[in-house]
Amino acid sequence: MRKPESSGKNNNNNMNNMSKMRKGLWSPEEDDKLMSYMLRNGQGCWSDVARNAGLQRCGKSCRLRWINYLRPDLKRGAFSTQEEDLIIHFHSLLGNRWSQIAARLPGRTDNEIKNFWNSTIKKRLKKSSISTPSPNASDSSSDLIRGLMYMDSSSSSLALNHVIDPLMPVFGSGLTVSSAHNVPTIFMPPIGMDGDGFYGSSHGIFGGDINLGIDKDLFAPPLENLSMENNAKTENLINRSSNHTNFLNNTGSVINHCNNSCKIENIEGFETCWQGEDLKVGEWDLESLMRDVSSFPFIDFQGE
DNA sequence: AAATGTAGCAACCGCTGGTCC
DNA sequence: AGGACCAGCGGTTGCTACATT
Repeated sequence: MRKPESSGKNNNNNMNNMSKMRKGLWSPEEDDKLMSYMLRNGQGCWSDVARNAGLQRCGKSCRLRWINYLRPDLKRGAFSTQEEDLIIHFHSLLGNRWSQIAARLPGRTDNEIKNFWNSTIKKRLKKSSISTPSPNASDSSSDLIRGLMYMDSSSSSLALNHVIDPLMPVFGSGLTVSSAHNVPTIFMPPIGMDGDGFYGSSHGIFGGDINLGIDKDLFAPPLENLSMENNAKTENLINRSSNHTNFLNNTGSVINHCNNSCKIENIEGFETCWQGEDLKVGEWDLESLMRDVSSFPFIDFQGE
């Protein structure tokens, strides 16, 4: 941990103030002050919180401490396997959007998830991708690529490859989210894969020209640039998932559709969406898609 | 027992985007 | 329009604890 002493930058008034700010580990007394202030007054402007609570910390530091450590609704302790599964799943969908992942894991913070990912899951996935050669060359290259894409989604552009099918991993019939403990043999099903293989030329987001050589730059548009060209049409699908029961039913049919032909053209406009050039992920109603994830039947957030 | 390596994690840093004036 | 301020985010750092040699 960082030393509590300040770093002593003081070039101007602001910096003079800054130089008085404590840094490093929080003492129990500081925690008490912040905690009782927050419980008494609630969250306001963080720099006010710092000042009014009598803390020689910057607002930013207070905010971080509160969010990552003091918040009463935080769930402490090790991640359950279900949480691991969820993290892996959501990471495959969202990339390194830790805050969004955290928002879907009650009681967990983005920092916690990020640390967990970087220290544990990433290594595990890396190991698994190395230790599980596939029986034939093409399979192994796909698996390897999948693995690399998976674990390397620290660059969110790669993670994006999974974003192209936000529904599949959890809801797909016969498809399971790989348990972190089973990853050596189970990768997330190749999302967007067609019957013939990896990101088929006809409807994958990669189109027909993707070069799967792993030492080449894999192309994937940045998440922000993904868009739903036919958003309105797609909303038709997504909106039907306004409650998660409907969501499950409807996504189930989507997935079944996918499994049969890996074409989703029956959902009007959907196929176009995969290939749209102007896709903006913000227009994906991921919130709707993931809302109420805590009520997924297989998830026991209390369990540990 | 001491030295060294490594994993886990708290906290900081720098950046971005939103809001207000 | 643009500058100041703030919240929030993701990446990174560096310390502690534990494992290994």
